[in-house]
Amino acid sequence: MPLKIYNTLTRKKEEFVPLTPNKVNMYVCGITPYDECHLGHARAAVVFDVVYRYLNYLGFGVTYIRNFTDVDDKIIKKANDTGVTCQTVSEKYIQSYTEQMTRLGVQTPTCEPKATEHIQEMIFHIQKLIDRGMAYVSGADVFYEVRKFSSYGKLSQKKIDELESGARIEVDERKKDPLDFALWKSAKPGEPEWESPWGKGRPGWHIECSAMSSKYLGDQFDIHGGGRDLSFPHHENEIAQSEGATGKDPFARYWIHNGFVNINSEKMSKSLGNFLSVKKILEEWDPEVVRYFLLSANYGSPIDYTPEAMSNAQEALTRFYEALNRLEKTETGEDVLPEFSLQEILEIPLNDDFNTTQVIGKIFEYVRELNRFLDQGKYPSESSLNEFKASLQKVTNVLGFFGQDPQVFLDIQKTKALQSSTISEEEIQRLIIERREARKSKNFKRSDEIRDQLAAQGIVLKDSPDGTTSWEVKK
RNA sequence: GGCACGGUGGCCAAGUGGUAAGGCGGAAGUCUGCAAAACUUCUAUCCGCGGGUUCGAUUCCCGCCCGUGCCUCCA
Repeated sequence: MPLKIYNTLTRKKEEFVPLTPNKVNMYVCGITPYDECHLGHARAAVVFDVVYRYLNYLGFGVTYIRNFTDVDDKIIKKANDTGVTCQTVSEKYIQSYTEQMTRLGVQTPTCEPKATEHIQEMIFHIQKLIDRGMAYVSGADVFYEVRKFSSYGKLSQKKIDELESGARIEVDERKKDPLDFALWKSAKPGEPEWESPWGKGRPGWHIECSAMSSKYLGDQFDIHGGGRDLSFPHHENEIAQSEGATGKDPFARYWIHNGFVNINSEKMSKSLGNFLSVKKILEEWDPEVVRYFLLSANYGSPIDYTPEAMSNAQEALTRFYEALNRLEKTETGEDVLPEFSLQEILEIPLNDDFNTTQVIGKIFEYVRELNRFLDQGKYPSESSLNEFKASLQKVTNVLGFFGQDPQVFLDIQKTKALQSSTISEEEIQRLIIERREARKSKNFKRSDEIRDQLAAQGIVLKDSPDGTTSWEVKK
């Protein structure tokens, strides 16, 4: 049963066949580091992290490149506004991005090249485009001549003439056509600059991805990913640059685009000012909850960020860990656990265009079976328990969640919830002991009083058959 | 205006040419001194609206309405 991927280029789900058997080359557009990354950036990173992990699970040798575009208008602006160098700005946010992604369980790609470290490759690429007549020099600037690339618009399904009539493109005297875009920008005061055959200047946006992808993955490779908002113009221009320079088509065989994270049904973005940084969100929510949330809908659809959705994710994870905790605590015996089929739970759903939502659904179906098993007073055999754990571990390795020690997860949630409560853990313990005595002497009036009192403060008690009482925080 | 994507129960969200996963929530029951948790049952005669194709469509086609995105920096 083959892996199928929805290819933006063809707008169809296609069977995935790599260029070289057993090997996958994948390039994903990373960030422009000029500010704290927000949930939208995290979604892209997490989505492609799962793609990467799953391809590895399937046994492919994956070379995964995710770049940093560390030369850009916004970085320059930030640097000038704050009186530091561009490098200071980009390094600061690259570091922060790396930290947040690590917390979210995002694995480090094979290589994370920086644009500024590939200026020579870009210059070489631009020269190639000029030599092939796809680009022209205008003063000390170099532009890509869009009309020379006949299939321009094939990814975003736009037609050049329709784009022209869009009339939102500013007129630039130096361009032959308003749609032409800059490959090389001449030096201006207060901007970083490099030597080039066309004079001092800096690369335009887009060319870094063409140059770096070909350097690390070759002129043609398997998967190219990024957020949906990059499909035009960024990816369209990348295609034009790469195919225009090599004459090889297609540049990337499968294009995968992840959907946005919305807030109030609107795209979360810097320009709209409605973004929430990952840093901020992680102050409030467990990284696993965030990751679960990001993967709980299919990667291509938009997801709406709301506190309710986050708490929903947390509740779901709690349900999962409660069941797992019961299993951990139970004694072993002779009964065989319900079958946990990796094929059914993981592979069939993920082979269908990385359907993580369905994997989660299957996991919860299993949770019910597991609880049923334990409710029936059965004791799992050592071997079936080990088998289950090994399989679950594989799911965890691909999804990047469901892998914590259940007791640890539950305790962390409790501690966190307690922070915003008025009652202390000691006080709860004291009341539990008092209630135990009351219950022993069948003073149910007092015991119920204590429970109600705690309940009023959001603490819910759970009496177990052996006489002990545990508690949890309910919002 | 052009192009793209989407409209599934109270909310979130999968999915399929043959009759609707899962999570949250709600109702009843089992368990419990009573609860909580768990389990069981129930909670969309129906998948935006109107046509069409078909033995049969939520799933395919056409039209319409609504939402979002891209067309300018953007994951």
